Parts: sequence; C-alpha cells; structure tokens
Amino acid sequence: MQLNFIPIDFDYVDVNDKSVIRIFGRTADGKRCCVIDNCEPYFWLLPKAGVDLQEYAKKVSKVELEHAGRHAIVTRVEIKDKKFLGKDVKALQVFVQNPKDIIVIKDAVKRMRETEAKKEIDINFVTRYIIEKNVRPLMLHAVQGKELSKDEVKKKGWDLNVDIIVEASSIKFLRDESFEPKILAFDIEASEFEVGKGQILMISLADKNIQKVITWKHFSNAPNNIEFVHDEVALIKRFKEIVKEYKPDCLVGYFSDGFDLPYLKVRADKHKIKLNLGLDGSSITFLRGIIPSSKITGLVNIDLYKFISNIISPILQSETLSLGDVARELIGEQKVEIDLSKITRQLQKGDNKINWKRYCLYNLQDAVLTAKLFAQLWPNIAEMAKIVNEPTYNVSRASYSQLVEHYLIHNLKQFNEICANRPTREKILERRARGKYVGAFVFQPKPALYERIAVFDFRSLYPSIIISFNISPASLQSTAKNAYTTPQVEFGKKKKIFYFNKTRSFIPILLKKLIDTRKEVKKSLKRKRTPILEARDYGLKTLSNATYGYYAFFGARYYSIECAASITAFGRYFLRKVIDEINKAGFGVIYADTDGIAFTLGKKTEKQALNFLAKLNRNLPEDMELELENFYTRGIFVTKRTGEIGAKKKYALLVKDGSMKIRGFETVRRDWCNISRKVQDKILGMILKEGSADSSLDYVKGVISDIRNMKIPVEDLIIRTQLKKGVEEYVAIGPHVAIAKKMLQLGMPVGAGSLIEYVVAQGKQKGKKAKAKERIREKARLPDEVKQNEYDSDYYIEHQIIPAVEHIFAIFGIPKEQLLESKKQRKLHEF
DNA sequence: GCGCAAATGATACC
DNA sequence: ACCGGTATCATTTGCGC
Repeated sequence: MQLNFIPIDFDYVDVNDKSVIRIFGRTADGKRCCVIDNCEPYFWLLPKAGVDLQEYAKKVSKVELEHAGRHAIVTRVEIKDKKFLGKDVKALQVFVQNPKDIIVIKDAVKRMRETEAKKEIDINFVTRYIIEKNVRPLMLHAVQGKELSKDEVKKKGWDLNVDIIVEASSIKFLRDESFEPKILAFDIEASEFEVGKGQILMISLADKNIQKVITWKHFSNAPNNIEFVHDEVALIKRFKEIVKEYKPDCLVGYFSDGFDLPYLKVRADKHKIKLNLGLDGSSITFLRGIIPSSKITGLVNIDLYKFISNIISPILQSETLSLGDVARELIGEQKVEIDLSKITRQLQKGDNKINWKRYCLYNLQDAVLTAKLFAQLWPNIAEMAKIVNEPTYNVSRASYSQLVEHYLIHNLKQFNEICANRPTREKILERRARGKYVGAFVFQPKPALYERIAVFDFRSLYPSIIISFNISPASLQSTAKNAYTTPQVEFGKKKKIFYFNKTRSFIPILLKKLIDTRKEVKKSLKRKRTPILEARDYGLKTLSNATYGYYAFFGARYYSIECAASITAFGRYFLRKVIDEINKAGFGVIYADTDGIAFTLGKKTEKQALNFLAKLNRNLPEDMELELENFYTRGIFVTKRTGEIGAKKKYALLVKDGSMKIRGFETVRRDWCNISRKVQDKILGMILKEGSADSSLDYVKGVISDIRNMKIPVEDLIIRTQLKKGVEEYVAIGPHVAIAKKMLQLGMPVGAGSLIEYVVAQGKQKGKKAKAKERIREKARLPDEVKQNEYDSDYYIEHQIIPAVEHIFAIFGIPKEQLLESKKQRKLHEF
C-alpha cells in the first residue's frame, strides 16, 4: 500500500535485538499513523597513517562483545573515501546491529593500535535515520509498505493508539505542505508551588474546540465547562482519558517541563496511577539535566516557555517571560491575575473562603492563552524544524547553538564530510578556562544634542564576513598561500594573524545557503505576507546570526576560537574603515557599535548620504552590504556617571514620525522603578522634540516635589530585580537578595529566575548621618508592606530620579543642584 | 568606625 | 552548560587606616 503522511514525532525501539524507527504522524486525510522503518546504525573509524586498510577492516569486523546483557557484534565494515574538516581521509564505516552497540564497540576498537580516531558515535539514531532516508520532519511523504493489523503489532509487544500502522519498504519526500497539528493545551493548579508538596486541585484543557476545567473542589453555579470529579485520583485519571480520546499531535504547556508535568508525575506515582500518555502506552519519561525535560512517545510535548525563552525572547519587549506578559505582547490579550500565594496560604490555614469558580476560570484562562500562543508560534517552531531538519520535539527545546549544529549535521552528506565529535568534558573545561578574545569595536561618543542624524548598518555583518573570507575550522591554514588574511586578531594582549583558504568550505557554504534562501523568502514576502513566510524569514535570519556565536561556544562540535576572533577582527576593521570614510566625506560620525554607525549630515542632504552609501558599497566585498537604518531629526548622547567622557551604548534618537529609539537608558532597564523610567522617558521626548531642556526642568521639579510630598503611588516605586541564582549562593547580599530571603521565610515560592519586587522604605535609624549610612537592603520592603507615607523619599530622589535625569540636563549646563531647587525659588531667582 | 577601591551582580547593546 | 564580547551602573564587601 501507499500512504501519504506528515512525520511529527520519531523514536526507536528494540524488536528482536534490532532497533526499528517509528514515525508518528498524520495522514493526508487526518488519521493518526505510525510508520515503522529500518536503519542500519554505524560509526566511522579513521586509521593511523600507513595502516593496511583491508587488514584493519577485517580485524574490526570480527569484534564481538557481551555487554549489559547484549551480544554486540559488528555486522560489516566498508572502506570509504571521505572528508574530515575538508581534508580527504580513508575511513572505515563500521555497521552494527543496534545503536546501543556503538557505545560498547567503539571502546574495543578505539584500543586497536590501527585506530587514529572514532567519529559519529554520538549521532542520535533518529538523526541518523532522517539523514540516511532523506526524511523531512513536518513535510509530506509517501510511504510504500505493508499495513499491519493490530494483532501483528501486538506481536511486537506494542499497543499503539493510532489509526493506521505501516511497515515501510520505502519512504519518499514529496513536498512541503503546510500542516497544523491538532493540539491540547493544558495547565494545572496545585495547593503548593513546590513539586513534591501538596496536591493537584484542577487541570484545564484548551484548544479551538475544547475548553474545560476538571476539579475535585465542588462548588455551586458552575459553568458548563467545569467538570467535577470525586478526588485527585479521579482528576488525574480523567485527564489521561481526555488526552487519549482527543488524540492531539501535541500536548502544550507553559513551563510544563518545569512544573506541570513533574508535579503530575509525582502525584500520579503517589496514587500508583500510570501516566501512560504515550501512543504506545508508555509512561512519560523525564530527562534530568540542568534543564529538566519530559518526553511522551508519539505525542509531541511542547513547553512553550522553553521555545520562547530560547528562540523568541530576543525580539520580545516583555520584561518577564511569564505567560501573562508574553500573551499580552504576542497575542494582545490581557491576563486577569489572581493572588496565588494568598490562595496557598488560605489552603494551608484551612480557610474555606476560596472563590473556587474564579480560581477555575483563572486556570482555564492559562490553558486558553497557552493554546492561542501556540497557534501564534507554531509557524516558528515548524519552520525552524524544517530548516534544520530535526524533529519538532528537539527543535522546540533547542538553543540556537544546538540548532546551528543540527543544521550542519543534517547537511554534511552533500560534502561527503564525517561529522566532528562532540567535545569531551575535559575539552569543555579547557575551552571554558580559555581567556577572552577581543570582540566588537564601540566608538566613544561626544556627549551632546545632535541634529539631522543618519544611521548606516551592515546587513548581517558577521555572517557576511564568514562567507566573504571563508571563515571556518576546515579552511584555517598556516600559510598565506591562496588564502584570505585576517587583520590583527586579538587575544587579550596577544596579537595574531590567521589565514583562511579561498576554496569555499562547508560551513560558509551552508551559511550562504541560509542567506540566499532568506533572500528568496524576502521576495515572496514582498508579494504576500503570511505567518509561515515570516516565521521562515525569522528562522533563517536568527540561525545565520547564531553561527558566529556557535564558533565561540564551548560545547560546539565545530568550535573554533580562531574563527570567532577572526570574525570580530574583520568586523572591527570594516567598521573603522567605514567610520573613516564617512568622516572623510564630510559627515560627522557621532557613534558606532559593532555594525552600525550614526553620523550627522551637517550641511549635506539625505540624498547625498544615500549616494555616498552606494559608493561605500561598491568598495565592500560582494557578500557584505551597508544599509541605511534610518534618518533621525535629533539625538542625545550623555556622559558616563563618572567622568566627562561619553557613555557608550546609551543614547536616544528622535524619528521623524515623533517616535523615539532609546537605547541603554534607565527607561529601558527593568531594574529601575516606574517613576524614574517614566520621568526619563518623558524628558527625553520633550528635549528631543523641542531641542532644549526648558520645559523638562519644571517637569522634573514637579515630580521631585511629588515624591517629597509622598504623593507617588507605591506601585510606581517598586524596584524589580531578578534573582540569577539560588538565594544561598550569593556572596554580596543586595536588596533583592535580602527580600528574596524574607519571602522564603514567608513560604513564598522564590528561586533562581524569580523577579523580586521591593520598595525602599524609611529606615529605623535617626539623624541624617546615620540615616544615610543605613544599608539599602535594610530599608527594602515587600511592596505590600509599605504604606503610602512610608517610602523613603530621599532615596527615590537621590537614587532613582536624579541619576536618571542628571546627565541629560548636564548637556544643557543645568547642574544637579538646580533640579533640587523648588519651582518657587527658581522663579525668585529669575526676578 | 570611616572612607575608599574592588568585587559582585544585574541588565542592556549589538 | 546550553551563542559571544562590550559596556554601564548600583550596591555590598573588605581593606587600610
């Protein structure tokens, strides 16, 4: 029979000592299917120089071992001409019966005197299969094979909850066809925040066609979508039942790897309920790493929080990655918050006045928002999976470095390349201990208010450098012959020069392919904007930008600090070159950082600037391009807090439409309180629009007087700082750490990653001197502990308002003292 | 106990 | 451990006196 289907999830299991691949997917007519296929596991051996390959192969082919109850044998060995890091090598392809045997056999063959190195022992078997059989996750395939009856499948010891099972004889990629998975979003609420404590109170489920809360907390006047069960046992069982009946392709949660699923597992274990949600009846498994994750066979379990924090967060404005913040930004829905810690406290005290209906609806809201967020982000997950050719499950949890690596691994075949090994633990330690190399150049601005500004920037600077100068570990060579020569590459004080062969190597070629594909996507986007094309564009862009960082990442297979440092060296060279040329052309460079340059037009026109831009581009390498970022009416650059020199990475520009581009200022920093951010934003706007500081001075004085008169709502005085590690790990106990400790004592859920909120209140010390000496952490309070007349107005004026505005006024010659004078006094002075 | 520089820590830029 | 270096700034820590 032939079946057209879309692969969604992959796994492999042993059948009679052999590993078989199972692909779970959807058929063209929407049925859930499982395709069973084979793949021969293998790895590579590189021989030492002068080794008799035939003899060596013979010797390797005889390897046979007993290990962990398995009889591991080499099934056959082939001698192949391959490439490793671009160089020709002879290699033995060593086939085994079961991927598990690789780990056993590689140790035996590694010890042979003929063996120089072993390769590709750490390639995941699913990845191996996808490469060998040219399968493309989430795209349409035709499978030829035999349909298996339920009975035949049972003989393999499986009970598969799918509609069709096919044993493949061949599998063929057909085309990229857009696919929307059937999903079930879920969210649990529990009586405690810590996994292992308390019990599950309710579980919500949501998709387009379902919105449901299951709870064992009974109450009257419940809406239809609330289903009551007897107890927690019935709750978990009902959850399982719904998941099994609904048959989603993806089970979606928000922070579900970190909370919902581990919690569910602990409670299920406690009640001796099997959490066998897998399509083969298997239980959910947890991978314990630094970042725990969970896997359900056949059912792609997606933790949207992970995907967002890994892949989407760089473009988010949200100050936290909480479901509420992210949903507001991405889908424009405001989450209705309730006080969860209050409910927890009430439950602990046995207080019965909990509004269960409201709590249930809150719970449902989370599941619904998760479902909506998924709908929004699915194109991003799917397009990324298609670009790198890895299964959805892996992609949804991968960091950019992993994605870059997946992309490379899946494309080595066309270069006949053997994959580099993953670094050993020792290697990682060594790499992490290495000194830093010099990165980008940042131009020191002169503090002032500027008019008529243009900003040019390099389009994808680092990727274009990698491509232009063929920067890769495979092209690095020791002589200048037929090579690109780097500018001075700096490692601290040491300076070096590197040479990269001019024959294009696989990483720059693959990177160029990403960029060329993106150009095509951009063209299509011009014709018609679709979420899929936008997601593809985003994926291609971010992946190509991540390649430079990948070279410098200690966990990378293709780690090369020489490459990373060469890239930044070229970057500095071209940025400086363009700065010089802009100045020479009669413009005035104000500022530059990494790949962008801001300069004043002076007496020149915008058109002249654009003509000059075209001229600059004619002198750049083909794959490099300088673009106009924008023209600005005005811009302000300030001094550093200490000294008179201009602060880098801190400026505000006024766009012609009246909007502002603000970088680095307190306004854009989440660890400053709202009032200081608001005041700074306001005066930056006033100054940039008016070209003077006249009206903003009065405005600031007004705010200072309001603070002094205790008129500012405590809410605007909250300082938010993230806890980057566990409370006990801190050497310096800052205000947020002190507050976190207090919160822990109160039984509130606090740990690494929590955003700690506090307000600085009046201290206990009396007398001006003693007051000033009291540590800020001693005066820090939880926001709801501080009444309107209790905040420390001096602190907010001196530490939050003045620092945020002082250096802006300094541009106009207005000293700090003048800000502190009252409005009236100033008027008297004027008379 | 005081005043200071160094250390620690968070966040942003690109 | 889950992309890099560059940069600013607040607050605490700890040293010398």
